[in-house]
Amino acid sequence: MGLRQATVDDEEIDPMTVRELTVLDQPEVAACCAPLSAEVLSAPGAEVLARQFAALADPVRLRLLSLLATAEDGAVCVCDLTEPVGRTQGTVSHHLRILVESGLATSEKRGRNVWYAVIPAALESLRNALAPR
Amino acid sequence: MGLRQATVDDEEIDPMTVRELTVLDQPEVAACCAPLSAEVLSAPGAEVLARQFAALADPVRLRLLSLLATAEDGAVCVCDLTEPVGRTQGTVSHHLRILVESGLATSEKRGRNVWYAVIPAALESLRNALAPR
DNA sequence: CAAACCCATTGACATCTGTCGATGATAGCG
DNA sequence: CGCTATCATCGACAGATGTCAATGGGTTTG
Repeated sequence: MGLRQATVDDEEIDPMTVRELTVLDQPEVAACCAPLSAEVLSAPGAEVLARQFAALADPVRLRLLSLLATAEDGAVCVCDLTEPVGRTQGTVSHHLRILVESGLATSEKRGRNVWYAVIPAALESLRNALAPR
Repeated sequence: MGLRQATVDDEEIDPMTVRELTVLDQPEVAACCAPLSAEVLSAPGAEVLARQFAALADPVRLRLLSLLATAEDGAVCVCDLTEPVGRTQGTVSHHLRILVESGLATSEKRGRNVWYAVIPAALESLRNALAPR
């Protein structure tokens, strides 16, 4: 089916409301592996899972993720994230990049801002990996 | 209830089947924080959570955890873990140590072996942190 | 168009981390 | 009581990681 084709079905679209979806987003995210307790995790599966958990293995990224997840409209621009976590803009950008590359968040450029949002399904996938037998 | 008393419910107990539980195990594990999506994670909370996820951020540790979780009797000795993960005994011991220190597993010395087991409640706690809003 | 704003990227650096080989500490065995 | 088995710890080392200051690329505004 493919990622949503963006809201491009009505009149002329304001170029700043169109997101140039970073085409390579949630690639191999969706439910990577069976629960750890269900069957012995394969070596390749372990690599994928480890990458995802590694994205959660940093306090700043966890707070960023929490800020995104609790946002009213579900998305937050970088400018509103740099202060709450007390890090340089460059550092915040670095962490957000990791969240996106690990498939836990999406980035969407609107005007001169970039809005980030969590991918609920990705978190659910990780929850599944930790599910009891 | 307490961990299964091992198969020692008959005749006199062999002193080497008695576990000298490493008393200081799952300390500040049980449910550290509210779900990421519920409220903004505090800085201290983020530190604690990050440590736990860091323990899951390595392929070898994930496989070790999986081996423990899928074990018949719920526990495995180091000698049976070193081969499946293809690492040195010292390295495996190192990883197991991290799992225990992060509160995800327990170690129990029986005779000249040490048996490791997962703490299901710890995994459940992490699942809770990832729970949707 | 120039200035201001927002964000990503780069270079540098200190710290952390995974791994191995070697050694040390106990417990069981002959 | 020595020998062996099992596991933890140590030292060393290469590679990954988090952080910042500085720079660069676009976008909006005056």
